[in-house]
Amino acid sequence: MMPNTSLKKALDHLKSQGIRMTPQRHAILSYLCQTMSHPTADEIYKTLEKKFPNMSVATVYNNLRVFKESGLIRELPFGDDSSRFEANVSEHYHIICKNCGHIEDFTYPCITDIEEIAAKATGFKIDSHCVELHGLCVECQK
Amino acid sequence: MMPNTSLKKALDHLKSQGIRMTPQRHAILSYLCQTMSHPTADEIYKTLEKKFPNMSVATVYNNLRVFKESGLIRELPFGDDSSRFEANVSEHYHIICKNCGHIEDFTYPCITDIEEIAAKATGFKIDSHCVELHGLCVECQK
DNA sequence: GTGAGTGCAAACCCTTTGCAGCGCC
DNA sequence: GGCGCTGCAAAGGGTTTGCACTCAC
Repeated sequence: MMPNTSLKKALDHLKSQGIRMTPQRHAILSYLCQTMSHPTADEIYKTLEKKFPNMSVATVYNNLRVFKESGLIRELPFGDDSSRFEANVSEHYHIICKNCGHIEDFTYPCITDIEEIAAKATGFKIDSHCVELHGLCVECQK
Repeated sequence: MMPNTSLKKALDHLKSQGIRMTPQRHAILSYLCQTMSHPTADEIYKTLEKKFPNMSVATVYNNLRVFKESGLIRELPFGDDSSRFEANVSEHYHIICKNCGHIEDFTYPCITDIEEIAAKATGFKIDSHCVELHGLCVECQK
């Protein structure tokens, strides 16, 4: 979830990069900024279809790529069948329910030291890391 | 990479579960146990095609699923186009080169406390976690 | 002998691409 | 008005499935 100011910031960011604003683009970005979930491209498409009956999936995919390349959104690297996206690009981790697929954000004191240690051990030049936790969500434990 | 004893152990494990051993199955498992890489299903298929000219990709996929359900191998959850597999099921993390895709294993003092903290924060019942580091491998830094 | 495993091909799903027409700047 | 974006449909790549035949037990 992001405050509404984030949408404005995102719009300005795109404008400054010379990327045109279209109704579809605005809708996708707006949806991503206000949702707490981590939708797939298809979920975004199905949600916005009501407002834009003629919108195509290709448009959703194209714009998700544009936003990702602009650094406005992040593609989640889970081994799911389809990719998921989120507008929250701040440092945080994810917990995934292995039963229902529900994903929650989770902040944790950043373990940046793992990057340094890994860099020394392997010679890699590391620029990011991510942590994924798997288990059962509250609902699915019942 | 796993010692050859692991292959024997894996074979015994399958036998004890009543899973039949076939030449194809043996080849796939053997290949996964001795390789240090993290091959995709297609890479396994292409490698074994020489020995089994009639083998089908479906057989590779079917058996990877069988092995995975038996807990003998692990499917890597990277956001790649295609899944990768490894026979090393012991606790370890992965470093991925964002340029060439090269993957290396990396052991780190287990951060199990993250599981406890996350469990408390979210109510999830957590049973595993994984860490992924992204950067440039030694070769690609040149 | 029997049922699990194989091979083949078709089907499926997700994602990308080519292209003509539309519309944002 | 120009060029970037859209929508449509077709293509592409990875993975799964249905089915008849084979072979491990």
